This record gives sequence, structure tokens and C-alpha cells, in this order.
Amino acid sequence: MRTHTCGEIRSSDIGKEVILAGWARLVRDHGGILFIDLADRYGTSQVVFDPECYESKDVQGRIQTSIETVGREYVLKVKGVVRKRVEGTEDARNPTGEVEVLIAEIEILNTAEVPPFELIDQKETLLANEDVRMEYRYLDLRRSKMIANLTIRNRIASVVRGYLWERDFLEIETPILVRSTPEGARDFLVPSRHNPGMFYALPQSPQLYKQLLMIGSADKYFQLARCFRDEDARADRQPEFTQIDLEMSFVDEEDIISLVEGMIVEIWRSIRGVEPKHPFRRMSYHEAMETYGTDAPDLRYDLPIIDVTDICRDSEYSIFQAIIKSGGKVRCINAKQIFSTDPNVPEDQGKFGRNWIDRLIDWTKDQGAKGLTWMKVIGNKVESNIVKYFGEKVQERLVNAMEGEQGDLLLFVADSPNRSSELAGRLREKLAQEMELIQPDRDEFVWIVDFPLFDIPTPGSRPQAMHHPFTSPEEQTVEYLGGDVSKLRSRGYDIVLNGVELGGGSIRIHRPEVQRKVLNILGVSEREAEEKFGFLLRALKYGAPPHGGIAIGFDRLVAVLLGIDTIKEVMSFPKNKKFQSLTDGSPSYVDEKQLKELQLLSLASPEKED
RNA sequence: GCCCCGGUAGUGUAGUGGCCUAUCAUCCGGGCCUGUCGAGCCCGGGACCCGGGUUCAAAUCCCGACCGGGGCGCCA
Repeated sequence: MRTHTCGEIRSSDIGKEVILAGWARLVRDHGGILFIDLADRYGTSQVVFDPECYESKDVQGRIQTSIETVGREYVLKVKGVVRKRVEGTEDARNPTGEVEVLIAEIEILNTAEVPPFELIDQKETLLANEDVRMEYRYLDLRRSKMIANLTIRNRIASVVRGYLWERDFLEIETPILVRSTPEGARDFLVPSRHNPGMFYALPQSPQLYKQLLMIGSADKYFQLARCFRDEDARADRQPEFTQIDLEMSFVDEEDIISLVEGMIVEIWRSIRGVEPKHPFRRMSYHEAMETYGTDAPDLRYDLPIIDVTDICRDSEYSIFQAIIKSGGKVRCINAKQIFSTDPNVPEDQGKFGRNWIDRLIDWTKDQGAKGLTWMKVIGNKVESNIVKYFGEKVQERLVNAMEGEQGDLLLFVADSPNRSSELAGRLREKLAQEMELIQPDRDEFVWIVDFPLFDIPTPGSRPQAMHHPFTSPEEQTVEYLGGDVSKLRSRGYDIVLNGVELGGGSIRIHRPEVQRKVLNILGVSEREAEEKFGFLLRALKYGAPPHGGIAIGFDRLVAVLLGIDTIKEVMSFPKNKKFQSLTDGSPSYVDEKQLKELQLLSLASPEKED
């Protein structure tokens, strides 16, 4: 039907007769001469109706008549000769901008209703809100940015596949209708018609299947796997999403880490054209939590969190005293050079004056902090409303510990050890935004390692798997399986980029007796273990090889690579906050007949009950 | 479950009690215009989410639905 796409024609095509097809994106009618930007996925070409260039009035009239009916987003087929644009009217921003096609024949392949919002890139300031865009997602996708996002997503997928295939990985599909297991997120359930009252779950990840594949000698498996989790959405969380899921046999942590690092470097090289610095940094979970207050630290800026509990113990500040006595910690961040050191500038002036501090205190309380204490550094002393409770020595020690200089602002959060760390971490992130410390063109990768095997929220409470129940404990700590389980460390690893957890994995348990013990510690009874995980425990008995792997959030990877903070922009048909698709109106009520077949009739839609 | 923000022409917005018969842009319709490319110019068209309340008076204040977004919890 066409000889070229709309993004293809160049100066080298001048003189050729071409046929283009696409959407009429922008019509510019000058009364005589008339231009149409014809657009498709590949680009935009200018086609021109130039009344002086036709042999007969007949031909000219015929073309003019059809062109006059063309509206926005009409689907056109245009035949004509490529010609050089008039000197000085080239469009350098467009790869096709040196040439245009003189319309010799035009056919309207389809008309179009006026679109409900603007599709032209330059009009993005009037871009419709997300709900309108989702209702007409097919139109939204026509915007060059959106189709470009999906194109890059495809290229990344292609790099991933190429990289892994080159290394002997097998892409293997695992079932979508799977067994519901009690761990982890809430499952989406699918009723079974043949087995009334029974349900499948949609997989939260192919975890157990890829382990079975290792036992089945697959050796190197991967899949761009669709995963489903029925937990509340966020900007970077959707009910269904895609993971680069992979698993290898006869490997240790270093094998997986170097494989994934190589893959990421190759993705960056082929999409961005630059290699990130590697090998990536490594950081223990402990250091991440202590210094950055999160297991996914953003290392594009510094702002370390420092534990000043011991110094504050010697103050008379009763708020700190009470928290320290009950086992809590005081953590401090130094906002470097935040206020003016000029004594002539009043303290309520400038962006970071008292008003700003007050708003920051409010924000911290909104985050669940009991409060926020601040001190300005003046010389080797500090200044604020509460310094009177801090003796001169204590002040000096604080300034030293925080490397305080004139113009610095010290911010203190006091709470339980975990809570104070988490709050300080959020404060650190907030400060970086407010102080504009984040360099957007920087990428800071880091592997977080040395996780505890279990999360024990408060001493004595039931341990929970930090990663998942199939993560192997570190050999040196295995002895604690029967004792102090808080001392167990895991063979897990997370890959973090700019404060975003891209993925995580581990070396798995391949010995059935270790798996049983871990399930036992998690409070899964022998009977329950047999019932829910029996198939895995049995499989482990039949010569399971040592194995491990990782899952990387594909949507997040694509988004972060494009510098976008919501994964909806890199998915074709995402769902909204309530998990509805405004595109197709799902979920929906279904016919009584369907419910009857599934023996779910009591759940019939309210509308149909009357 | 909870918190925050928002809902004004098709779209994006302005509008903190009377000056609103509601701003601007885009859009749509009509006209002019022979080198534009977010074309330009002129004329015209089109809206206060719903239900209560306060008030002499509500787009504006209050309460409650409903809808959308962000976050907390949750997400092994």
C-alpha cells in the first residue's frame, strides 16, 4: 500500500515517486498552498498541495476538493514526488525536514472524529489528565512520545533476550494459572469450572516454577514474565507488571551479580550510548539502613545520616532523654550550607528561613515523626530554640561529629532504632529535593548485600522472610537455624539505581531439610508445609542442584532509563489506582450464566439482584 | 483502612462571598491569507461534578457522595 513510512524520506529520495500513508496530524492552509503533516509511528512527513504545480485545473480541483474535507487524524494515503523544500524553509528539527511530497493523488482511507485532546508534541502543556488519556489510550499512544516509550521498551527487551540467548539461556514460559501459596502479596484468584469451589491464583512471580526448572536441568532459564499482585498501586506499582526473571544452576552470588551487571551495562550502552561505571558499588543492608535510612539508597547525593545517640545522652533535652532511655536513637543529618552566613541577612529571609524549617517540621510529622529538632551551626557552637539544654561540650561534640561549619543546619530525628532510621531516610530524600542536590544525568548503581535472613520487627515477634522463604542462609550462619535466628544472614542481593529498587534475588535453598527448617521458623507447620509447598519439598529431594537467580522489574527499568517516574508511561494499557482499566472498563460484572457455571452465583452483581 | 491534593467549555487553566451575563489558550464553526511547520489574522461557539447546608447573595464557605492523582499502611 505504501512505499515508505512517514519517518523515512530524505534528500536522497528527491525525484522519487512515493506513496505514504498515515494520520493528518496538522493541516496548515495558507489559502493557496496547503501543508499537511502526515504522521505514523516512524515520524512525520510534510505533504504539500501547491496549486501552481498541477498540469491541469482538473487535477488541481479534484485534489483540492478532497483535501478541503480532511480533518485532524484523518487517515490518508498520498502519492507524489519527493522534492526539496524551498530554500530557507527546511525544518532542522525533523529528520524528514529537508524534503516534502507534492501531492499527486490523495485518498482518504478513513475519516476521524475530532480527538478529545491534543496529540501534537509541542502542545504538551495542554495534555489531558491521565483519566482522559486512558479512556482514549489508543489516541494517547499515537503521541510520538508514547509510541517512542513502547519502542524503547521493545529495544530493551531485545537487548535482554540477545544478551541471555548468547549465554545459553532458555526462554521458558511458566503457567499463568498457578497454585495459591500463603506467602507474600495477596493473590488474584481464578475460579475453576471443573473443580467447583477451587481456585487458581495468578502468579506473583514464577519463583517456584523456575526452581523446578533448575531441578529439571534447564540450567539457565529466563523469561519476561508477567506477574500479578493484588496490593495497592503506586506510581511505580501496578497490579500486573513484567519482570526479567532468570535463574541459573551451579552458581554463587558472584555469578548472578556479574551476569546482571553485564546485562545492565549492555542495556545502557545500546540505549543511552554510554556505559555506567562498573563494577557497581556494593553496600551491606546494615550500612544502607544506618547511613541512608533505606534499603534502596539514592547515592546521587551525599547527606549521610549519623547516629548521635551517645552525644545526645549527655544533653538535658528531655525529649531525647526519654527516647534514648526507652532504647531509641537520635539520628542527625547535616544540611550543608543551607542558610546565609551573612550576619546582615535576617534569619527569616531566603528560601531556607524559619518558615521553611516550620514547614519541614510539619512535613516530618506528617510522615509519622514525633517531631524534628534543628540547630544552626555558628562557629563551633549551635543555635536554636533548644540549645540551652545542650552544654557547651555537647554542642562542640555534635558539631565535630557532624562536621558542622558556619551555614550548616543540623536536623535531628529521634525515635525507635528502626523508626528513626526510616524517618531520617525520608528526611534525607526530602532535603535532597528541596536543596536540589540531585543531578538528573547521574546514574548510581549499588548492590545491597548481607541481608538478614529474617525480619524480626520487634524482639520476640514471629520472624518473616526478608526476601522470600526460599532464600538460602549464608553457610557460616547456618548453625543458627536451630538457635538465634536473628543472626542468620541471607544469600540475597538487591540491585538499586538512584533510590529505585530495580530487582532482587538470591541463591536458593536446594536442600529439603534446610527448606523445612526455614518454613518451620516462619511458623508454617509440617502439615501446612506439606500441603502448600509439598511439591517443592519433594522436588528438592530428587537431586536439586545448587541454584539462584534474580528478578528485575522490567517496567521500572524502562521508566528509570527514560527518566520517567511513573511506570504507566511505559506500559500499553495500565490500570488506575482502583485497578480499573479506563480503556476497556474492566473489571466488570458478568452474566449470571457465567457465575452459575463457576458456582459463584451468590456473588451476582447488585444490579441483577432486583 | 488512613492522609494529602484536585474536579470550571472537547482539552489545559484563571477565578478565596457581590465587580462572573466566568479569564486565557487550545479546540470547534465561518471568513481572509501562496512557504508554513504549536502557521498567522478576523468573527463566532462552547463550562462552574452531584446532593444538602450557611448567607440578602455561593464557582468561591461548610458537610456528604462520586470521580481522578500522589502518599502511608500493604507490596515474601
